[in-house]
Amino acid sequence: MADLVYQKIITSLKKSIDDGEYSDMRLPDERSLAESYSVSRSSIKRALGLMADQGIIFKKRGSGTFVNPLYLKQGSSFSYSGKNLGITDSFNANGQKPGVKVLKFDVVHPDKDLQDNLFLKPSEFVYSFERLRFLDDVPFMIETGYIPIKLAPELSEQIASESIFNYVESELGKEVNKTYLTISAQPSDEEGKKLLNLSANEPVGLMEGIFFLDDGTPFEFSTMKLHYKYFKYDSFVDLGNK
Amino acid sequence: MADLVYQKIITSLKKSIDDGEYSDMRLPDERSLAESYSVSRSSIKRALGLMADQGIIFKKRGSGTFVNPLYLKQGSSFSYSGKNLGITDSFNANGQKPGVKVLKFDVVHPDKDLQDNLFLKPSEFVYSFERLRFLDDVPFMIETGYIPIKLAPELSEQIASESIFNYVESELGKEVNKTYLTISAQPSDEEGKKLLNLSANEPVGLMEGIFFLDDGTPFEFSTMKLHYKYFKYDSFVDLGNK
DNA sequence: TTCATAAATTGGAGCGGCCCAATTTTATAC
DNA sequence: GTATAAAATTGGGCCGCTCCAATTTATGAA
Repeated sequence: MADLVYQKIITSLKKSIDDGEYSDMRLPDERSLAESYSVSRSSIKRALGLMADQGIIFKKRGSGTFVNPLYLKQGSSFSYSGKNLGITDSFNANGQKPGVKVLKFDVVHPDKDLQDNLFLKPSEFVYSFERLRFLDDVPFMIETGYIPIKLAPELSEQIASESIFNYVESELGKEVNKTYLTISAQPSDEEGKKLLNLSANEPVGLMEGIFFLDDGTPFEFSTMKLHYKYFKYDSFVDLGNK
Repeated sequence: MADLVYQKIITSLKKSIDDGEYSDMRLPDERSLAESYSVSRSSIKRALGLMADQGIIFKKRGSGTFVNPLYLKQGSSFSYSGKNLGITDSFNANGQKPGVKVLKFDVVHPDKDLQDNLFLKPSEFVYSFERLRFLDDVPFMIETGYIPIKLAPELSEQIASESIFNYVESELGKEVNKTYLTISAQPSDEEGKKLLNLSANEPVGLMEGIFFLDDGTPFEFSTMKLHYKYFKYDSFVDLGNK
């Protein structure tokens, strides 16, 4: 992917771990690694630091660096920590065919909440749309999105039926790659029962998120209601002080 | 809390942001900051990097560093990104009084799943316990936990009625500060209806987690069923390549 | 052998420098 | 004026070094 030193080291170390080279669960010390890779200790530290953030390894001062045993036991869903987003690409991996149906596509004024979240004046307009998403033709998610028209003037129902983020990236040269997510759950409402084929006692998972452009501009406010069986979010959390 | 340079810089910068010193949403460049704080640019980079990870600021190469506008708008729950854990302390902040009732406390053999997750042999024993947690005397969470006896030989129902992690830290000198969480939702089962006063259509939020000691040893496998109204998880996600 | 102490190991923090890439600003030419 | 090119700005990556703190290992006295 990249020719960055620390990236290559991460890739290499992962491979070594997968290959079972560190059967005692212990990695060489940073100074040795620096020498054997012929890079500075700083780069090793960066690589190991990122891997620790991802939960692949544990570092302990004075003691050493260790492989997270669960990283080996595959099936423990280690591949997508913090990544189950409502984005087309995120769902491809499973080999299922994604589909989108646009239920609504309008232009409206933002209400107070939306003004706050997207930093808009009451007079500004936003696109308001609702999409139903499928996996292998089974509906699993209702998505309600709001995007300021000034940020994507040419947005259309046609684009919404494909991938908005891809459009933004390829046509507008902007990138959406950060999001602030709030995750919760609710009993299914009428819409959920109807569109997601839920019965009364079956809930929906809620992912409310604000998506940002790379310069920090809030780009979209999105509420995703997921069929509870498709609702799963993984994350590795460091409770450390830092 | 700490006398670390980058920590103090973070604290200081946060204060400056809160005080509205950067009304144009733009922070000084790294080199200037380094000079005005009389520290190296490396330390500034570290501080800004961490703040970016937390979603407080956005960095853009060639352009500058900007405040996340949502960080200002308080109420947008920015204080606890990635932290709504089932730990005593996490719930204190809201000013509500936490309570615990131990429903079960046994020693059993781990089943296959548990053996995998905690890396145990079938012959080894684990503590098995179930706790009901309260906030202001209202039950909101059912917690089912498993801890290998070899990791906490002296564990008791008494300890479980208080804080297990505090005990581990103060008495065993170990620290539990990392966890791998899987978040999902389910219709409420009989237990949930009874203990959490849920009606048939009201769901529970599920947080399944493996808690680790600082050296990477899996310490506890825990399943937390939360009353859906108390179920909320916030996180700031960077979809970047990295 | 046991146990306290000293030494070596190992990751953490910080410095200050170098060059580069993306972006913005300024200068220049038409 | 406007478009183009050059220069300055700004964050990214990497190096290599110093010192420190936590831990482990080796040492040596009782």
